Amino acid sequence: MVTLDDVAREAGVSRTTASRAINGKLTVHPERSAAVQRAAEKLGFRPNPAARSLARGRHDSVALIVSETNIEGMTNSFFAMALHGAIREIAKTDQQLVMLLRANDESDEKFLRFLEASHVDGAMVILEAHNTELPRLLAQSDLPVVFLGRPIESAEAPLSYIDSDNVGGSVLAAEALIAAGRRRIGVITGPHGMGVSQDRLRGFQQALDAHGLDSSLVAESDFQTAGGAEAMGLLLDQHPDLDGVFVMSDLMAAGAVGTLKTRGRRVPEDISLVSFDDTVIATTLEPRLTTVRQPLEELGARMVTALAELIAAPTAAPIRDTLPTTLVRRDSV
Amino acid sequence: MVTLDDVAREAGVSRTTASRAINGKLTVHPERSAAVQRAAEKLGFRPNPAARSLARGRHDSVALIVSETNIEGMTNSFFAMALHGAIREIAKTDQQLVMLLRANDESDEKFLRFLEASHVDGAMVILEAHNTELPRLLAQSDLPVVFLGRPIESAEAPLSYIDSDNVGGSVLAAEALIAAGRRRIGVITGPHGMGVSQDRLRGFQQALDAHGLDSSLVAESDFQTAGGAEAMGLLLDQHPDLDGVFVMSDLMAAGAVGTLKTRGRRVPEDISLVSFDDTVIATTLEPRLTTVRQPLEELGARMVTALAELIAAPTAAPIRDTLPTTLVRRDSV
DNA sequence: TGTGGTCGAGGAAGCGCTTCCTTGATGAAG
DNA sequence: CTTCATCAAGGAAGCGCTTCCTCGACCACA
Repeated sequence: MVTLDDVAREAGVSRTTASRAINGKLTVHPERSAAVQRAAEKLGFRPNPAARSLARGRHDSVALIVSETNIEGMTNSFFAMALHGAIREIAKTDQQLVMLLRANDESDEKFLRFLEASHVDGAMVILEAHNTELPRLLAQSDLPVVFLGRPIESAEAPLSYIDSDNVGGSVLAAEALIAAGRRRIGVITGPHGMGVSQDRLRGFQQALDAHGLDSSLVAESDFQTAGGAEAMGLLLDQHPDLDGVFVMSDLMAAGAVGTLKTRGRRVPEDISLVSFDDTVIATTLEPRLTTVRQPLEELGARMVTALAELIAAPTAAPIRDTLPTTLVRRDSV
Repeated sequence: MVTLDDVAREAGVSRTTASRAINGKLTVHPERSAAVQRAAEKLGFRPNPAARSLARGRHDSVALIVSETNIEGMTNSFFAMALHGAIREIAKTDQQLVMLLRANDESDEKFLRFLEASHVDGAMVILEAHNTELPRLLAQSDLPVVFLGRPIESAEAPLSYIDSDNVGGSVLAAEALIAAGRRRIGVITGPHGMGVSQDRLRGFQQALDAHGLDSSLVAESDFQTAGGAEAMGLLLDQHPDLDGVFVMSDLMAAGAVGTLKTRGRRVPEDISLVSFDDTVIATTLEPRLTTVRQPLEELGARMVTALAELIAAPTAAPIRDTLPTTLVRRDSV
């Protein structure tokens, strides 16, 4: 850990002056100020917020108070449910949960610095797309980190993650379709760059291959509604004889069902559909969706405990848990 | 602020011993330990986490990293969207966002102590139901607090809040119904104890009264889907001639539409419906809902800036902002 | 040339807590 | 009756930073 004293020494000034320079006080000579900035940059100085808060009597942090009901009500998105589980679990400990937002246009390096500056003991990462350098960077820093969902880089780096059984869940989905007598089964995936997409595709193709069916009817999408609608159209264009489809998220399924309706295909009479997630959408849509449920709250909670373990024993082997998925049968198969 | 030294003095021991007692170390005599506990309780001692973190070299806080996309994706719940706005705004400052969960079964006093122990500079409160003592308690403490939505107690206490124009939005809703030629218009409200319910009911009745229509067809519910379905049933039983309904949330509207369908009433042919929120549900439902949109992200962002103002000038008058709502016309009227 | 004012910089105290190290008291062992 | 552990408690240092206060250097003015 590099402290203000280190910076002061490097810059050849007193700690007082260094502090002033860092905080942009005007009573410091421009030249020296610049020297301090340079030293700080070179050394990678991050003011310790605890020390700062102690000295200033301020904390620079505001609380966001949410009720449990609130979080419970967020049963509609992947992220929200994992958040719910994590927050509940955190509340049992005496830890604070600090939320960091990674802006879409922020570079990985910048964000990493930001994270390190926030002086937390560890981090849980819930990122929609893991196709950034972030996992690799985080693996290099020695901050304990747990990912929700297997990062692509996990094979090369000692990363810890908690994931649901995407492969197994997709096998369930495919088999439900097959059991319903479907033989021309397509799949709408998430981005190929994401671990979940890869895992789910693997399970799906594995099941189809085992039954000697064509597993090459795949359309890549983005997990969103509009993307699902579009991908469904593509799939239909290329394979008019389609009689079943596995869609990797409820959100995309909502779009896909819309496309099917406008194309005059009835679900499930003409085409059976199985999706993934089991969010509220699955029950408000017509027909109600048969979908693979992930234990999202449990995943969130497990992230917290795993992170605690990692913080307690930083040198231990990475933690990699896979929690079981289940098929929820409704009306779309 | 009461410090460890105060506690030690009160208990008649050294600061060292007090620290040990507080932290449950075993090298302290049970009797003295009890004395310290008593003193701490009496004085309302809360260890300063910054000092603790500085001394221990730990922070007892873990980060939850979420991507902007993540938060953006949570467009489906009231809470989530406000959260999105708040987080984005916070990210612009150098403040940290600490999330505190208020468990459903936790007493207000206990939570207040918890909040004070977390040593934040201020708090934003997003609570579904304000029918607790919490607002009043928070008003007594001198922590700057901003509520999302007008708390009931706001008339008696100098509370700050950011709210959307519930009255105005409800007037819009009622007038849309009236303009569609509806004359027997009911309303499904949230809990009467909540400020939003009261405001929306007021706007609704105001509009109906202005047109000389009966504004007494009201059913109280809970903002949830199941509750909405049930309330719709009640309303239909009591007023079979109903030809329009204002439902105070999309979630309840989903339930209400279900009930209408099973009772053989077509929307909007037989009954027109306007709801409130404009979440994804409004577009995935059949028919797509005409609904009142609140500027939720803006509300969340405004909470942050308002809180900052409050922290800067704690003695200033409470901040009470009302942001405009708009009617989004779709297919249910 | 002397006086006063301004500016930049540093010394040192202190924020509230933990913990190492030391000390005094007590009991067990020789 | 010593000598040694053992235990409980306190003194004091120190975590990393901010900031009050002091001080020297420099310039302008009379």
